[in-house]
Amino acid sequence: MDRTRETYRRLHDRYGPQGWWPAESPFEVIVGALLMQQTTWARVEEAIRRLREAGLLDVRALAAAPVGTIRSHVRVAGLHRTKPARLKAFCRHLLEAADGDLATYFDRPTAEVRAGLLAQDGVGPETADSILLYAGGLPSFVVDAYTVRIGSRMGILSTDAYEDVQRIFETRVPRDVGTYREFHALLVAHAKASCRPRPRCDGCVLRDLCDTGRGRKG
DNA sequence: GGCCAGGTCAAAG
DNA sequence: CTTTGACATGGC
Repeated sequence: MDRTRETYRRLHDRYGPQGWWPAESPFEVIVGALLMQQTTWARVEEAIRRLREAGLLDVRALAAAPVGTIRSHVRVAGLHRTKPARLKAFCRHLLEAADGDLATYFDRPTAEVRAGLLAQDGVGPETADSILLYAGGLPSFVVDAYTVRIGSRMGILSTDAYEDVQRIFETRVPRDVGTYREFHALLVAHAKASCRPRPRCDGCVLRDLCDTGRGRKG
């Protein structure tokens, strides 16, 4: 049995299609990804709603807006000393790199786009991959704290290094954008539903796959 | 009141 | 190269 595929199958059976990323446009995915650090989706949603009301949910508008103005709208998402400036700087990057056209921006080899993303302030590997996968439609598996936690608990990871974990999942999951998108979303859904920091696997659909599920060696 | 959230970065060992 | 702390808001 392939543990990774079996995991995907069970999560999908249990939680159903997640339909990530919840956004109305690729640009909105990017804004959300940049704001979605150390906060909750509800706050990101609120911040995006405020930006939209202010007419700032647009690459040129954000690139031109004063950081203080952006800050007043996204404050609810936390880390307001860094996020607003990074958001603005990223929009300027999009204008500079592709005249603000996302189809053009993503129309290069994935590795090349990824390198460009990582060069931006506030864009680490997870944010870069989220943008590649959910905004660009490019196959780059997203690794987050939940991915590492669940993977470790299941004993399929021997490391927690980002690129290593990513490679492990990418070599076990079909290289398909739809599958990558669903898998990541399902891992988040599962973490929130029943895979807490403190191992408590009651009712967990992966229970028998987890080292903590039945004290199978551990 | 303390802990935490779909991270990232700079500083230090 | 690995570890640690700061960052900020708001809900439980």
